[in-house]
Amino acid sequence: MTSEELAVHMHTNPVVVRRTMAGLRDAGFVQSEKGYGGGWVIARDLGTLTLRDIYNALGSPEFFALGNRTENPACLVEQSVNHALDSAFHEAETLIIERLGKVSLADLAADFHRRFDAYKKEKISHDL
Amino acid sequence: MTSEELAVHMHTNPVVVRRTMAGLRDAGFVQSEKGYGGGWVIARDLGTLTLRDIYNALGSPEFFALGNRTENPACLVEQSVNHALDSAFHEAETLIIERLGKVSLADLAADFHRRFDAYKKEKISHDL
DNA sequence: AATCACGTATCATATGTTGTTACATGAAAC
DNA sequence: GTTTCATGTAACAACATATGATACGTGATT
Repeated sequence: MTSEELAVHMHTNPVVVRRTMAGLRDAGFVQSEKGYGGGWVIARDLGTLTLRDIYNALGSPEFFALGNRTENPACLVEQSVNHALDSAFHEAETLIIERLGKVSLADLAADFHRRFDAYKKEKISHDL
Repeated sequence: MTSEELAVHMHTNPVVVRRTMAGLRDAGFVQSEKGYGGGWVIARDLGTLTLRDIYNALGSPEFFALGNRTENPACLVEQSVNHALDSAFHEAETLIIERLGKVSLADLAADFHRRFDAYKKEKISHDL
């Protein structure tokens, strides 16, 4: 698919698609071709590619909106709060990342197709 | 203390302090007095007041920067991803909130004083 | 050559948070 | 009573981040 096609499906813009896909390309998960007939193709087996891989390829962004703002604050109060909550945030993050590692793109594809079949069925019965 | 004094300690601005403190006041954790000699006083026992109470009083803001953006998306792909990760995010959030409930302000105060004593000690030995 | 599509720098827009100003309300001091 | 002090809150400004858009370069196909 081209960035343009992907952008339409995601209701966004080809450049935004390319920005994100760049991470996946650098990780070798997809390949891109320039020129006529170019675009993006998947380059890895979906059964062994997990959301954790995607997450890492996209730069492992912060999960938490709250939490330790400063790593080594001079403020002693801030130090106390950080110390009290550090392990909790760490455990929560580990939990999520491990879960990401258990979801393969093949899993998602299968679930999507179930939903899509159900959608088609419902649509047909609605049209009758 | 006055909002002005608190603002200096937190390197921010009195109005910002009042905005945040308003949540704690509405929850009855602090009281404020106007006029000469006014300001903020703690109105609850620090031993039974936890970070979870504070978190709720402040409006239970979102913990996660990532995660389900849309609650019931029309997009089937988005539905699949949400379904695969919903429980993980839920468990992670529960873990953190439970941990917040185990940290009382008295705990934080005790930890702070330990740090403060250590700081004073170090400072004195440095000055000798 | 002309067209197509990615790669990427640069700028514009939108959004949310934080900081600031302004003014009203109420309380103590003189 | 009026002056000073401090909160309460609305309204506006400043800032940061994310997203969208434009422009132009590179390489590939027709």
